[in-house]
Amino acid sequence: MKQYLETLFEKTSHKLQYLKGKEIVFMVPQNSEHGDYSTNIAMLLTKELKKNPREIAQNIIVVLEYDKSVIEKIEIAGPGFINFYFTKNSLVKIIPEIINENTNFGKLEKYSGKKANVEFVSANPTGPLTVGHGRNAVIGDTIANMLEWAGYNVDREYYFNNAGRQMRVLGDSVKKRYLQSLGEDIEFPEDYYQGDYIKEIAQKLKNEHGARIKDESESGIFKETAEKEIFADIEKTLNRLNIKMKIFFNENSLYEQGKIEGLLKSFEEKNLSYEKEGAVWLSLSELGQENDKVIVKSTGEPTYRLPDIAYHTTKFDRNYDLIVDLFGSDHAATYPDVLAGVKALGYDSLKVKVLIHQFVTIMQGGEAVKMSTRKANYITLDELIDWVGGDVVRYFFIMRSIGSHLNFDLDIAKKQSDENPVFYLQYAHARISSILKMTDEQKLKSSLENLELLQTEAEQNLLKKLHSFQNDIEFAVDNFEPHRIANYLEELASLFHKFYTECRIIGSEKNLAEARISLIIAAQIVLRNGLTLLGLNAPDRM
RNA sequence: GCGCCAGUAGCUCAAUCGGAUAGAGCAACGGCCUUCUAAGCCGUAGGUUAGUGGUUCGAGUCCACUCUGGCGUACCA
Repeated sequence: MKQYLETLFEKTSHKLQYLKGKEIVFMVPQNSEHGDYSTNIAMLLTKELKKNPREIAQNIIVVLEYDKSVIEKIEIAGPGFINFYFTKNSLVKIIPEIINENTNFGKLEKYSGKKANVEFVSANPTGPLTVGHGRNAVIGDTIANMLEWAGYNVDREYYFNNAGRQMRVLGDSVKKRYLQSLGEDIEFPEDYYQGDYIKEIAQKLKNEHGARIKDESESGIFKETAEKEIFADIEKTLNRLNIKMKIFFNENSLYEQGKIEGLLKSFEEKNLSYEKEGAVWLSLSELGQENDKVIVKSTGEPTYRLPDIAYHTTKFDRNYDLIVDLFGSDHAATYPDVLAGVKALGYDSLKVKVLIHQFVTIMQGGEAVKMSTRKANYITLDELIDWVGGDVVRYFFIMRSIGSHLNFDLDIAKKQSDENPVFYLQYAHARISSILKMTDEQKLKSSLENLELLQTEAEQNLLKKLHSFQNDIEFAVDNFEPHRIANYLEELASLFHKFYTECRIIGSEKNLAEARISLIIAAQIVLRNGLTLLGLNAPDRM
């Protein structure tokens, strides 16, 4: 429908000079009495043309040469909206289109041939993933799905650091637990990793090696084993949510390949760095940032900025057309420095899309649970999946816009998982499967012969929603807003459920019944495609 | 102090880069199952969009200030 309007206006633009090259926005009005689509173009032109908007609207609609079998009527309303009403018979043409394209229906080609990198999760392997990482993981994977849907070839990437102080403490935490398990009476520092998983790793080492390794360095077998075990668990957890990373990028490789030194040299050559008080500073104030920042400490150790910039240069060197970074609001302050850095090196920083999501607050017993990995005071993502299931977890994390704070009430999630909105969507899908099974037993088939019989309001509303699938997805993709797909699916499911209560299939006249079967097949395809995009199952029975 | 993000119904949140009468779910109340899944449908009630000004045909949306909350503001990541 929208496409029809766009080409209609394009064909008309030569008649009205002022329409040339204008981007005309068509939207679905909130109130259905205002038509199926509406545009505000006349009001936007008032300044340029110095005429009143209703007059401009009138001038536009008289030159539109539209097909009367497609558009029922065009009206001017309110301050100057142009409202379009489609004929009932034109709406049904979406059904054969959906059935033909099936799992490809709604896909976009606008980015085909392009490569994208989506970096997400990127938690260092110091402990199990928490619910906070869960939101990042689910949003990142869903955005990757959406980009693929729009034509991109997407690499999912996980960046981590296994050097650093954090990891030394991790290794030493394991070693101390190991020594304790051998019966040694040693103190376990308060600021060490307190979680039980540390004890488990220590126990495993004891079972394999007995007391043989008690003189090994904490950064040797202890750290290595911990990293390996923890990473295996992280991958397992992600797999439970259907998330599979393509690339695990180790920060250490940047040192090994000389990228860090090379970068330091580049900054020096470009006169963008200088030494002061024994440290190396990056002249960010000359790059549009507020203050210069240290990139190499006086101890000789780089700060995170340097490897972060080096890391991003590798993304550019790997020729991605789009680079997506996703992290929580606690990291929001770091990316402007990184972007300024890569820009100064001559890279096109506009290719980088930084997405910041707000935190998850876990509510339990009416109180926010404070979480800290080190203190082992947290709820793991695995526990959450155990309690409510992977689909609910995924849906919960994408149903809200990423900019809003997410309150996850554990008591409700556990107790009322039946009432979670994700079941509402899946139920609609399962219901259709069930109907199709019944109609099959009744020897009723789907038919495209008499689609014009689909005239009731419930049927027409469902058809209109099916029409807007592709546009809504495109909007969600271009704005990196996964929650819009969830909203769309809730509305689609609602319209289907309404159709279900008002329109019978079995028992209706044969031609009508068979047209309705085509309609619900189309609705099911769209539901399934949307659920797939969100990484959710589309069950045939519940 | 400064910066970023937010503040919408009792609760959790939507609202198509400024559009027409601000919408859902949960919770509350009242209806609908001898016919395709009641994990559903229909109805009632619930709002000065934190506040005050401003910009214009038109503001929840943009600007300024105030209040409240989250996150930052390191030679931690």
